Amino acid sequence: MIITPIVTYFSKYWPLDETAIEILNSRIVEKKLKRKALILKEGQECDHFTFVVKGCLKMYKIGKKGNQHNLQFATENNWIADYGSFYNHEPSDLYIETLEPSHILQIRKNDVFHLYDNSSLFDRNIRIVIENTFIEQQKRVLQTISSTAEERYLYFLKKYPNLSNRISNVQIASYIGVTSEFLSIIRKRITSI
Amino acid sequence: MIITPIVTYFSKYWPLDETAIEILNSRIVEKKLKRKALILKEGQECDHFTFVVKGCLKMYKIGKKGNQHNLQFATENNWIADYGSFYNHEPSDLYIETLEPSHILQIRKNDVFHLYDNSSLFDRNIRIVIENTFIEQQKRVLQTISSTAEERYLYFLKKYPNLSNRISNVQIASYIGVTSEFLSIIRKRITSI
DNA sequence: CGCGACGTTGATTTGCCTCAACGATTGTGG
DNA sequence: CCACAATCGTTGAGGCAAATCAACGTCGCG
Repeated sequence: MIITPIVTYFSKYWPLDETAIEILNSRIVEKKLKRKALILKEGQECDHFTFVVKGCLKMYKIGKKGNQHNLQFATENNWIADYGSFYNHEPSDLYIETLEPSHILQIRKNDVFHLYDNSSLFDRNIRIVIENTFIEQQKRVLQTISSTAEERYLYFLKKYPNLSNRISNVQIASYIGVTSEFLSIIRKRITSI
Repeated sequence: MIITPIVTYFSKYWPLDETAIEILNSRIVEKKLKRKALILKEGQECDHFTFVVKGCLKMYKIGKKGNQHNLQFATENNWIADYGSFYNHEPSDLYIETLEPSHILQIRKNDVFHLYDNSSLFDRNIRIVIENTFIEQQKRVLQTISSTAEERYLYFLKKYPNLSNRISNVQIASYIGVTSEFLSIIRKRITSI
């Protein structure tokens, strides 16, 4: 029995039993990707869950004027997917792309449903993953509608201190919802205090 | 066996069996509320799921300057709750309040968990409710970060045509994230074309 | 080594907010 | 059921946060 990082991850919530682990392992697809690799494109259906073992990915939308809007980052031990496209079997509006050379594990859509049917433990764990993502996103919505750009930046630094050292300010700006020029002004304002 | 509106609602997804219906019915709390009734306040833990039979509710946050930011509306056959507060057992940042005299059904937190444990059908249905709410919210985030106020307003009208006749423009403005004065300008701009 | 991404600065513009005021509607308490 | 109060929708003047466009030195990667 091989203990993959996903098994370890789930053991925090509802540890899988041996049968579930066997089924899971037989369905995992492992990938090593270089920088700037796309694993989801606008127009494609998101047909897999992705778990990050090592590296960093971003999920973003491209607006009308061609500008990128980052929705989510995923580093070690994070899940990333467009759940809307996944569950509704619709083409996605989003892109998922590596920001660093990355090592990922994927479970394809058919296999996810197969696992749901064959292991209620798996079912519960995935539900928790989605619930947590949802709760994170709700916090983000609340913050976006009730804070200034500067507050959002400071919150980002506090919440993801390790991330802010790894990714460029361009990526951070795109996540907190300002241009990189304006983030530069914010940063100056902060350090000059 | 009493067929409550919730049972009918679930029958769209994974119809409950008789046992599940009995358990569910025994745990439902029915309430009739007048206008402006609060069912959740900031600082309280959200300890129930609420299903709207008749009427209209809003969930909102109050910002630093005292202004309301609407996060979600719920009308007939919609669910509303602060899932973050509910699952993490944390005090909520949010308020839930009726916009009209309303008829609601509630399931208290302990009973939700009891139902999870006693009926996998219930478990699956609630998971779908949360997934759908999540997917809606993701669309909202995407739209907020990549559209102008006018586009957001037009999208709101298209998506919730019946709602926009029922609630005031003040509430709509608060939902799409502008002041009611500015919404007024947007509306003028649109009709003058 | 060279080229493209990065971070920064400045000038200008714009989308949206703030505050103030007004009549029209709606809701409610007596 | 009516009268008063509150909320609503709108308009205008003025202000600010953030975008846009342009330019430039620096750095890391291929």
